[in-house]
Amino acid sequence: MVKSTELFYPTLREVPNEAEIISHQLLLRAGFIRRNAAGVYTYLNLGHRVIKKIMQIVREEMDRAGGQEVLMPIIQPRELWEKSGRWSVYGDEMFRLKDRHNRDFSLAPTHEELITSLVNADVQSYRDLPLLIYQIQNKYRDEIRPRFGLMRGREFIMKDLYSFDIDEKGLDISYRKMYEAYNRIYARLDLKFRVVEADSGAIGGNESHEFMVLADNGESEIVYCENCNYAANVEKATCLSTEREKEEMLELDKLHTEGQRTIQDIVDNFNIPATKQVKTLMYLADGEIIAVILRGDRELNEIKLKNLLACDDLFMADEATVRAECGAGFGSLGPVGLDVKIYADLEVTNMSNFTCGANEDDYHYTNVNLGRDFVPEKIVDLRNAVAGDLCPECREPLSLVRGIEVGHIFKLGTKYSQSMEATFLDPQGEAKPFVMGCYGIGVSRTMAAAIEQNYDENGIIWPIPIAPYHVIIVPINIKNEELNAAAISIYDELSQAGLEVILDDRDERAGVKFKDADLIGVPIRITIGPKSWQENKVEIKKRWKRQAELIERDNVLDKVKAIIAP
RNA sequence: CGGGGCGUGGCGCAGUUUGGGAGCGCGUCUGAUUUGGGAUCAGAAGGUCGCAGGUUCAAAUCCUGUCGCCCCGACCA
Repeated sequence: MVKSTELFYPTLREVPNEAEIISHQLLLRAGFIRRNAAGVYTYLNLGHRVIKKIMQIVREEMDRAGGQEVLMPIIQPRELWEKSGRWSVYGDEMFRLKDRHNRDFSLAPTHEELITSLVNADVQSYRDLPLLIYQIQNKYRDEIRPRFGLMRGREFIMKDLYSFDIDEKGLDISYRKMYEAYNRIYARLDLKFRVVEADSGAIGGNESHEFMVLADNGESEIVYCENCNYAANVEKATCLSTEREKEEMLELDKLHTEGQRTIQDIVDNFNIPATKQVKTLMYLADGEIIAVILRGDRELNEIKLKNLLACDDLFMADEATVRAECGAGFGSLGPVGLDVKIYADLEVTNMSNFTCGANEDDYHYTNVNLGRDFVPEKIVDLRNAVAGDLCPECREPLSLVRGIEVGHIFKLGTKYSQSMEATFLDPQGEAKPFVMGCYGIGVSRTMAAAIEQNYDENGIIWPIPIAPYHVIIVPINIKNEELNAAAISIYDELSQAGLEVILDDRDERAGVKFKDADLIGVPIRITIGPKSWQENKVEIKKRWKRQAELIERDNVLDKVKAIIAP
């Protein structure tokens, strides 16, 4: 297929200082990508080959699920975005430009607007539905902070499919099709992944799943149940706390706690475990100050809080504001006698005789009890799930893993069709808004995620379905005519059999070739060395194994085929 | 945007505190000897020290401005 001396893949021995995470470092070192600006990259040949393979699998599965591929423009006129109201909503995250007539355009961060107007213009009847339309294309988002190489670029490749149905029932079917197609895609990519329930966030809608490639240094945390199939982003996971027996209520008491500011201080100096304490956080929700209380060792989930309050702005209150409102600083806040709305995490109802701040500097209350000593405005699930929480489906303990979000599917409902007045005529001749879904896959991110999941100290270990090449042939000494001829004959044989092969014909020492082969992560390496060749044997090594094995020259093709397509 | 760090040959860095020779390792080129896990020796090329102003006899080094990059936070494929 290709000879090393003819292939442009500039490998680096050292880690470029721009790269922090593994996938970014290895993509740069192995010569797959080069940076052009923050979050904007060139894919060199090897990188592009991987991208194309991922795209192909995605494309096949989208087609199989009934999707039709199209290609929409990147440059879109302002009017389109005014219609949905997102010209202003999208804010600085949208790249904007003007043409020579001073007309406004955007570089599309997503394509709901365009697809909706397209379908609206040409679909008038329920008879034309459902429709599943997709594209694989660049997206542009002027991220506040692009980072981690391909993980969060400002220009990135995405597959986006949009479904149009006549009603919720139809949407359920389309959604299910995509859900299954996505499962097939990640299975075919040979990546370990998990599907999780997700918060549908700003895009809106009411049901949403994320597809997470599992990786130890992934950005997202996922809780899942070994017993049933429940899995969810910690942001979304419903927390069931272990039931505890209520103790008999003791008399409320005040404790002098000079200089004690944190939960840990109270643990260390008063021997009260964090699980017997309640912490109080003050927030400004659209300007109104509110209090949130949680068990001492828990983390507040701001998304749950924001969803509960249905507010636009939510910030932690600064200490001056808190002091003015409550008469005490951060270290001494508590719900007792507090004159603002209190939102209590569900778990607090399980607690008795706990300790919390007394809203007076240097004092805490002990033996506090909810109901007797204070009454919250609401008691709801507000904290982040943790390992060991009970599964909301089957009540077994949950486990925690990290993952990278590579796919996200949403039920949009009529959010965009209503704002953009996109309708069809139903059988009764009545105009109805399309019921929509949208389904994204980060193609370039998937490439990075595959590396985060599959690498070792020597470099990338590509899963076979997306490896840039299947085999690399390494003749130990290129000046040895016999070895060279053997290498070329194997190279020709494998190439003609349709395998993707690199022949490392560089005049380099064996060590250099091995290092590069490992770095770029080709799944199979065939080494032709002088000793074994005398016995008409070559060495075959799988990238993910330590040991190589010697095989007969004549068995090479069969052996390689067996590994590539078992 | 807030906080932190960094810009010196292709890559990784030292030099900046205390102003005065632009250096080191890797890579690249030439030749020789090597050839199963990033060889050795000899020689060579390559940098207006991010950019612009200023201070000074003299600036990589001090001052001002500006651009770019990376990390932590809000965002998300």
